[in-house]
Amino acid sequence: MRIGELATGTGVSVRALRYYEEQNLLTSERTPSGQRQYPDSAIDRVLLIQQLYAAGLTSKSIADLLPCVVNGEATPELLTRLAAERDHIDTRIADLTTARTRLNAVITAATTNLRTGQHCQRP
Amino acid sequence: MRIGELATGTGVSVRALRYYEEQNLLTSERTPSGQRQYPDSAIDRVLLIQQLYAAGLTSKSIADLLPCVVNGEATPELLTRLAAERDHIDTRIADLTTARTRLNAVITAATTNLRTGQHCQRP
DNA sequence: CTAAAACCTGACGTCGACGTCAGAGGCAAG
DNA sequence: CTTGCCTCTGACGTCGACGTCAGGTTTTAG
Repeated sequence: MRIGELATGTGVSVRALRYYEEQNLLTSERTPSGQRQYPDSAIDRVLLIQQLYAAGLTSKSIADLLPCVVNGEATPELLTRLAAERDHIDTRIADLTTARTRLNAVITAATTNLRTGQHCQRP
Repeated sequence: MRIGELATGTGVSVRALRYYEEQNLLTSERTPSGQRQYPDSAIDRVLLIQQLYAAGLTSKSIADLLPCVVNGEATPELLTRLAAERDHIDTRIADLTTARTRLNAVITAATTNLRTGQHCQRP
């Protein structure tokens, strides 16, 4: 498939796909005229990349870790990094959960205020 | 307290505190010579701001929502935004959880490979 | 009184993941 | 053949939350 099809198939922009290649996250064959050709598996690959980005990893981290994620290969150092990234994700989840709890408390309180007609609690 | 004390008391840089003021997230009294003066409550305020940043909110969103969070005041529109931010946080948590699960699977698989001495699963 | 430390206001620099524009070539349809 | 869309390679622009530097004032310690 060509780059446009991969883009629409994954919901990722053409620019982003070229950027991924530039960052060594994604490879492509080239037609004699120089156009990129991707196998069907590229779709899953791009979706995986998106997931890792969503997890807060940088391009460099993803580039380092992708061979391991894809092949199951790993050195002890890579395993350490993977575990570190996982722990980082854990702390981010914890932060988000804290913020969510706080926000939700505010929402329920404010909703109650609205319902009872009191827009402010100052006595 | 002065800005340096607030900075060390919250773990936030002086520059960041001035930035918060610029973004209308934080106010300060001024001494006759122009130096900022903060009440003790500013510490909690800054920590709250940090939490909301950690939740992925922008300065503008925080500026809009802080009066509500602090005072319990809210208009229906603000409530809608608050709920939207909360839902956004939920999806981010879900994304992170998915990535974490995936990463963890990779870690356990790779650890097993290391233990059994097989660095690659290709037959 | 003086030197160090803290504070002030601009204003430019940074970093990452792209967006966007320019200019040029490629490809299927009529 | 040409029209119109797709693709290519640079290369500069963006945005947000600050970092950092310059040049000057203020507060504090000795």
